Amino acid sequence: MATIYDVARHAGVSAATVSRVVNGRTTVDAALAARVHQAMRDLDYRPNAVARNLRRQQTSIWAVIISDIGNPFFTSLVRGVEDVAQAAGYSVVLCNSDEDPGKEDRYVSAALAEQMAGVIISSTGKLATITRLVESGTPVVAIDRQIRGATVDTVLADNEHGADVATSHLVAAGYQRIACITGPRKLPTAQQRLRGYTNAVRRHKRPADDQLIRHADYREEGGYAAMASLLDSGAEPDAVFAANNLMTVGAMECLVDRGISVPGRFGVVGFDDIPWAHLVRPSLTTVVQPTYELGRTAALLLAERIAEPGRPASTVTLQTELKIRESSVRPA
Amino acid sequence: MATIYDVARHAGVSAATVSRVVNGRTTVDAALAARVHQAMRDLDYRPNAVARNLRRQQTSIWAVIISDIGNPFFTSLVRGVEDVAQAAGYSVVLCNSDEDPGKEDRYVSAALAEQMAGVIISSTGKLATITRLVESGTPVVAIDRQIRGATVDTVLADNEHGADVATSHLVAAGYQRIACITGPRKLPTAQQRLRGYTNAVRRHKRPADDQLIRHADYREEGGYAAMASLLDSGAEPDAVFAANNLMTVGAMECLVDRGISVPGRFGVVGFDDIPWAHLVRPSLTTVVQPTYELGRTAALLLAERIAEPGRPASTVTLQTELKIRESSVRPA
DNA sequence: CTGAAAGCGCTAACAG
DNA sequence: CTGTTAGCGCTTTCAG
Repeated sequence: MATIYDVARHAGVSAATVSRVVNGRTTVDAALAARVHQAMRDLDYRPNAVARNLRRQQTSIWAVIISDIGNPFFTSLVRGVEDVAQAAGYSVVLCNSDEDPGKEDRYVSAALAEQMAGVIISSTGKLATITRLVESGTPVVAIDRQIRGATVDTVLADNEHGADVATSHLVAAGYQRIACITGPRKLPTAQQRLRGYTNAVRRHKRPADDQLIRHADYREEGGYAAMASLLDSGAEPDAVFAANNLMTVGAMECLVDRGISVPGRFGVVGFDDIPWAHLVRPSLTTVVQPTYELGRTAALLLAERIAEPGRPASTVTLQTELKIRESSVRPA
Repeated sequence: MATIYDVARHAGVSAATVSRVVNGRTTVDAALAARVHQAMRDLDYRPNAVARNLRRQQTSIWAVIISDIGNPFFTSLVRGVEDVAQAAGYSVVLCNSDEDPGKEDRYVSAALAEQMAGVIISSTGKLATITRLVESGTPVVAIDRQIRGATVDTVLADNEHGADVATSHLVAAGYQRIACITGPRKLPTAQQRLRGYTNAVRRHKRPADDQLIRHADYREEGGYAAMASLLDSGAEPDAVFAANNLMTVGAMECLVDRGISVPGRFGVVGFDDIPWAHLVRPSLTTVVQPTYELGRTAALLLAERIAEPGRPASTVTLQTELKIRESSVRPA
């Protein structure tokens, strides 16, 4: 690989001049610049980003650390991030923490060690990890999940309200004993969606019974197991609000396996959409999150923070929307 | 951030000794090592990976460049790659080329500029991009799609055979005029799956008519449009083999929209599974690829190539398996 | 406007 | 076994 000195020699200028041309810095004499460009072409010169990073003390890469690459919600965010990043001249790399605080911590270490220009993260909740990031001065944006105890820019969906709307919809549809399968106790989204459910159930004077609530792992298997446990518990639910997309699928599977007709005998509403929800029978009523916008907004915040590190942290909350399909509408 | 010199001073040794301790290189006197460890803890020392990379001329990060982050096939591969990478001491970052040769090229440039330790790529087919990577000496493994004109380690599924089996299954199920929706003309997987289809159709003396073949974009919309075009063409197909998962979904949607009963009036088999295929009605018969193993194998090959750069390139082909569900089984 | 020179933080010869 | 020294390739003052 040709270095900047090779180019300099070839063009008969100094390395500093080549550097200026490469970075479009101060005005360089047109004739010199032309010679440099020619030399770069002749030698197929590619700047060594590692050397540049070392010198500049930062890269032009953003790390997006998501907690489950198998969940379309997270991959869908990435699209929004990417579009903004590209436009702003950054590359995006994705890291999958798989809800594992250890893996998350390792990726944060890597982002730090590699001096990434910024990090967008849906945190598993381990504060120490985030603190390390923030204290190092790395621009950070939390996405989907706020981070208690850390002051960082944050982009969220309106979890509590969305869950409330979903639950109220089940009430309006005539279901009586509405259960809730929410996520892991420590995840803010799980808490907020549970709160929305609880609020709605209370307001509408439906049974607000701990027997009707389950915490699962935001995965398909967890949703399946939680549904099974609800059905076996004697709490006799006739509907369920599942707090994420994968668990909704799991719950549906359980219902299918047990031969329980949806929406006839049992109503189902999920949080966050799934791809080809329309091919599933019955098609699933879900609280749709603006995934692309969530990603876009996070990226915009990150870009702003990089430009202006001192600005106060802000939290943006985006609206969800209930998409009514078949699984929650009782036939007359 | 503390540097290696801060640690050295604090421990009363030279930077070289600290470096040795950090990297577990040559044996360092136990007492010194202990002092160094203490100093590192005291100062919360974190090695600067960028500086190390510059010096060593390489990182401990692998880039996985996939062509569609919205396709569960690709995200599923990543799991297999990650598990092997972690075990071998590498971090994995994901780059989404979105089937765009320009984006792919930019990510390859980034991988090169950042001196990534290796690259696993499902190429859009632009040879120049790969050549650049190979010529730079970066270890590369092609996954899912071989790269014509480049000699690199490659991991593939048995596309032709899988497609043949899928098509033969439709024949055995009693369908007569079997159509094929394959992928973009230039993608090897699309060509191979088309060939498998053609072979099967010929062998079983079913109409082998260009009218029954469509090339689409491996996306849902493409599958929908291709299906619509087949239905409107006058070729009168009564079954379709769709060459990837997303297009199968699209084709199904089209069939649903037209009120064509599957599998009664029309048989459907797809290539590559989709999540919650069992919830879709009718459930989809698909050629299942060993996605996790594909990723694992690619990672293993990459690790071997890094360890032994001179070894001849090898191609590993993994078997697919036809998973028969409802969409291809005519009721008696 | 251009070049010389210093140095980002780390590793790897090479002496001792 | 340990320290000294010389860069990795680039950017950026600082002179000229």
